[in-house]
Amino acid sequence: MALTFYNTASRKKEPFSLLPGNDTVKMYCCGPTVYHYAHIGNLRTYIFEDTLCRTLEYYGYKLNHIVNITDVGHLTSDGDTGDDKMEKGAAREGKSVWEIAKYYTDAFMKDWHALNIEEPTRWTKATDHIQEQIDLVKTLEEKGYTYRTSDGIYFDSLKDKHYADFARLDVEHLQQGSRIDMGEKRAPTDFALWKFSPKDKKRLMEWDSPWGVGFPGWHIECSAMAMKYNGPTLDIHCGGTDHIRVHHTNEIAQSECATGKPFARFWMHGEFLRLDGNKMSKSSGEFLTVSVLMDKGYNPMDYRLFALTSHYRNYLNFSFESLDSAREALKSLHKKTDPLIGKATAIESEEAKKWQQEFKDAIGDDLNMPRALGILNSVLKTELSDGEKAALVADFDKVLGLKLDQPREEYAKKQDPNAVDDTAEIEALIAQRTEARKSKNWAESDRIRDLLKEKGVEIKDSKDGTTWKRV
RNA sequence: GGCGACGUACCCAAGUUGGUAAGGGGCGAGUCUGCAAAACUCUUAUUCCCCGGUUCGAGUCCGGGCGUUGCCUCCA
Repeated sequence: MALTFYNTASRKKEPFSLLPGNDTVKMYCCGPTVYHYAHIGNLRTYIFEDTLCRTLEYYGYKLNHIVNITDVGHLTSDGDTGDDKMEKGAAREGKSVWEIAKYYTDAFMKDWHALNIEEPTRWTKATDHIQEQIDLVKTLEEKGYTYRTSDGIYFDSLKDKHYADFARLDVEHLQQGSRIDMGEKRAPTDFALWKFSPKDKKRLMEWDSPWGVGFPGWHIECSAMAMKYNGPTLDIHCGGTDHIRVHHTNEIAQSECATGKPFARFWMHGEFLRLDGNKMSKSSGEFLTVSVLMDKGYNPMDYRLFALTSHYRNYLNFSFESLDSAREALKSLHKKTDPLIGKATAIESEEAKKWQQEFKDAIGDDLNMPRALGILNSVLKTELSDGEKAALVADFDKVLGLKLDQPREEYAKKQDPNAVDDTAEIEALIAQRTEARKSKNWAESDRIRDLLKEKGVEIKDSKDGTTWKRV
């Protein structure tokens, strides 16, 4: 079966292939604005993009995968009003915007790696590409797609005949919308390309430009960076579903008007994670982060598996009950895969090849990870040799990224620097209990077992004696 | 007001061009055990929100309801 992706542009699944003469998939994924921690909903989208990258690699493609870091302040609302998110973050924490950007970028990278998301080919920071953004605005200005107001340079969306196509906007009805602050804009769909710094105060982040001191509009960075590293036409552009309406529509408009070429062939969008049936959002205050989950005793791979249990285009409701379910599932997966580590042989039998093909079909069918997980479970139940099973697990995990190549204990160990080594004490207690059991003193035996349980030690009696582990 | 998504067992969730309901968790049962725990085995939807229609046949297609929810403001 051919590799197939759902393309937001056509609203259909389409077979994926590269344009003739190309050997690398040109990808761009919208990254975070580093003014706060990323929550697990944000991370769900990056896990989706990671499965996309891994699937493309599984199918033999090379990638030029760009992820941006938005470290320049965007306004909290369109038009003249609203605060700058970066400056707001800085004020909140009494730091400079640059410190804020650095701090939250580091935090983001930490989560990214904890979730075993593959490193992109290149991270690009918006503030490292101010000139490219200015150049792009200049091109648009030369081609007559811009106009000036008292607070900035705007894109004239009515000049772009195709503006409404991508998101299938009904521009006339859009104008009835109540939440649009027009300011001096000519049309509700117009957007800022360059904003001027306020005359009465100095911004922490501002740059010189042909139009005056200011800062770039909030869509231009993606177009500028995507095209700098991938050329005018991308193969795949991704992001969260919320970007379809405004951000990606505007990216397409400014990019295509500047180059006259299609901006991206495939557009893929991840659906939101919900919390109690509602959107998880930074602005509403409370939100869950990877560190919060880890503090509660979960492993990042528990969350990754949880994210993989549903399709990226469906919303997924987060609950601790579901996360527990994923944690249990991962545990029992490891029970089966840990003994297979290091035993991989070649995949030779017809049956093993058939399973491998089924897996490939599942991930190639618009990244159907739930189905792929089902196939992994089925393989582990088959009568295949350990060697072939081990090979298939390793092969599948290249895409699933669940670290099935490492035994669970190895990464599940709690890193507690204050932990006291009480192994000797525990073993002494177990020896006592063994004596009690020999003399059939069950009351004493059970008492010691309860005592150990309080210490977080679980014991297991078998024919060959008693074994224990920390839980 | 405009444009969308979703509704499958106790929970999560897949279901390819319509052909007779994957998988995971949980529950329950059994084996084992002094009892536990762990492990292993088995079990868990005559049915897919409701009502019509097309069809030999529909969770899958069409029409109409109901419910939940997202975007249209920075947002993954």
